Amino acid sequence: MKKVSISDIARKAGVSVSTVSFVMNDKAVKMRISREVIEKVENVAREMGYRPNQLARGLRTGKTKTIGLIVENISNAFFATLAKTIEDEAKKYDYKVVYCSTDNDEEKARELINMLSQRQVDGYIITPTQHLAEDIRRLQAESKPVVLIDRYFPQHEEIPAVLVDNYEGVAQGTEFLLGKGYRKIALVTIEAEMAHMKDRLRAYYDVMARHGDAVEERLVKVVPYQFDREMALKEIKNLLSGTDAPDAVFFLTNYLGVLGIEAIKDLEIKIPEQLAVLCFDDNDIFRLYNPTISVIRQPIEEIGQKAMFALIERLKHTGTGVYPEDKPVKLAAELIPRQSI
Amino acid sequence: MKKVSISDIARKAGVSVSTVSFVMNDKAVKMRISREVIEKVENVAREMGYRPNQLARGLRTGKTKTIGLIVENISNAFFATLAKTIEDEAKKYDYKVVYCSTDNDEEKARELINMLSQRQVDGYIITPTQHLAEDIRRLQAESKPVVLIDRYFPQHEEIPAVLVDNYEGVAQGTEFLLGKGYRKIALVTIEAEMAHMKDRLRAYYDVMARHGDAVEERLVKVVPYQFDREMALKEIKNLLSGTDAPDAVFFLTNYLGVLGIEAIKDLEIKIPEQLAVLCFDDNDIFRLYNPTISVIRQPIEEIGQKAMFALIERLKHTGTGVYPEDKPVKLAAELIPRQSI
DNA sequence: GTTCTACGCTAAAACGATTTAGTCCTTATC
DNA sequence: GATAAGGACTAAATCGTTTTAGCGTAGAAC
Repeated sequence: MKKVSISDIARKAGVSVSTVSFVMNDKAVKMRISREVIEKVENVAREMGYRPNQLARGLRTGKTKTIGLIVENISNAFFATLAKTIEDEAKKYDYKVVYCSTDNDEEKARELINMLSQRQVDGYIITPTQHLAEDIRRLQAESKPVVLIDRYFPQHEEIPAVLVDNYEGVAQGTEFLLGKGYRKIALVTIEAEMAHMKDRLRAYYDVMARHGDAVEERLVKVVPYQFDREMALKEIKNLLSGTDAPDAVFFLTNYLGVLGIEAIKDLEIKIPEQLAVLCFDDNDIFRLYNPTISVIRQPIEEIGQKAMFALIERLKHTGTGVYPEDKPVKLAAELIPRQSI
Repeated sequence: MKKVSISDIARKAGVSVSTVSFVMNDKAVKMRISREVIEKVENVAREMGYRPNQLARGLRTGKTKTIGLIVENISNAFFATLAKTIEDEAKKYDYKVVYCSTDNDEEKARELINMLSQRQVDGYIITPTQHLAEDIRRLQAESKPVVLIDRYFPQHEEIPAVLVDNYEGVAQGTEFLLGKGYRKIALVTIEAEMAHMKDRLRAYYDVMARHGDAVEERLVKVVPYQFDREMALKEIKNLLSGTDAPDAVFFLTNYLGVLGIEAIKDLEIKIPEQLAVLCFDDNDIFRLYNPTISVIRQPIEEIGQKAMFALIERLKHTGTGVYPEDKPVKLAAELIPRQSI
């Protein structure tokens, strides 16, 4: 049993394909198709279970009503929530989203852009990796709208982006720890190749300096980009134990925090008596852990909504020459104090 | 700047589109295109950055090299891992996967099938909801291969499925608890509308009966299908507290377990001294929680691989009339004892 | 009686690929 | 010297839609 096409409907209803097309696209009235014919066609289409072929439609119209979403890793809670929000938001505007993960691999990101481009998505929401600016400019040159999320290229103001204010978030967290009287504040971060991570790191240094506490470099642990789980665990344990151990630790990402919890658990360090813990970006585990872990919460839903809105605006305006303002948008983070401080 | 099409390449290279097509599809030799022309075309294509339009290609060939993956909820750890495995596996066979979540909603599932069907995916891997068998039969009638995962329709042996042996898994877990001397074993499950959950529940009853322990119905908590978080939390707390509280609890799903942990934490019940805890299906939280929580682990990777393999087999054989055997496949679960018992 | 307009619909081109059936040269065969 | 047999390509149909231009008829206008 083959799929039914528009011409099957036309044949069975005794009309032309054009007529069927008009009826199916609610253009029947505009094209002054008669009541009877409209009903006839609708009935036949329903009976035969007609579903228009989106490939053909997309080929003809140049629009697929699909947007491509590229995130770092869809199984990470942060990106999963973001993806969900974006999908829900897209649905409101009658767009479908197809998502994929880069695993933070530059080459893979490029491949994904290519794949989505070949599949003719109408627009892109991308969590970029390093060195992706050129590829994104190329999409823009093909007049495909792109909005970045979570990360941005400071030197490319013409690429719109929606992200949390990383600098403010970490500054706020560091101030909070200092305010609570902690002095030896350790920091665990990932190799900062992109601006958003550099902003986070810079905030820590700035705040510490502002309080007259020069940062002790031994307290800053930079985990390499593509890290080995066991290796990283060992390094964090190293940082947190020993004679002159820190009295607080600030993890700059979600998964580093989870790793940190594991390290602290293995070392049997008491939170918060021996060590205060703060993490950038929330996670189910932090809410449930015993004790609960304080976090800097990113406004995930807001990021998703704003990004989608920005994209839709651009989608509406493609070809009109009228463009919404670009420039990255930074949203406020929120400190959520829990038992770990 | 518009996208370059095959005819742009043809024009620039001074050959016909057919020739370009042959070269791009490695059929040049078979079509005895000369060395020089091949190189010429390849160079022009590279220079102009030609990427074939997959819509056009799919329309013409009837194959999109895409498979549709429908899961319950992509932000759930179990499905996220499954999706990742399936995606990796698909890549080996040169297929792309587009995934979407039903949120366990029958209507949404149907819509998703429709959407994927309109987009002409070549095959489906589906975590079905109730009453979806007919819709799936319809796909099969259109000779689109389908493989179910995680769930199945016992009354439809002609729909292939790959899942864990739910009955064996829960039986093993219950035996284990009994073997450790626990007698008042509570059970928390979700309203069992589909076979896989019925199997789990039945295993518990069977094993209890086999040991001569008739199940006390007050120890079995069935959380309604679309549950309210706070409500469910309260009910679980009810079950676990009071004068004649259970000495062990078995959560039949991942997210019920997480909810349970939260309840137990709120009640300040000591694990495992006051209450032993076991959960069907693993989760990061269980590995990290203090104490660590014992689980029945599903062989997620194996499910993904076997499902993908089964689908590929069917994809290869579509139209040949030769079909691989159907019938659901059940894989062994593994008990992972941790501190909670 | 011819020309207009409106009505209700259809023909055909177009989107960008793939693929079948040629076409037009050479060169080989008898 | 006519025919056959490659060799190296190309023309055109096709996939399933959308959309523009147009066609035939009927009644209105002059």
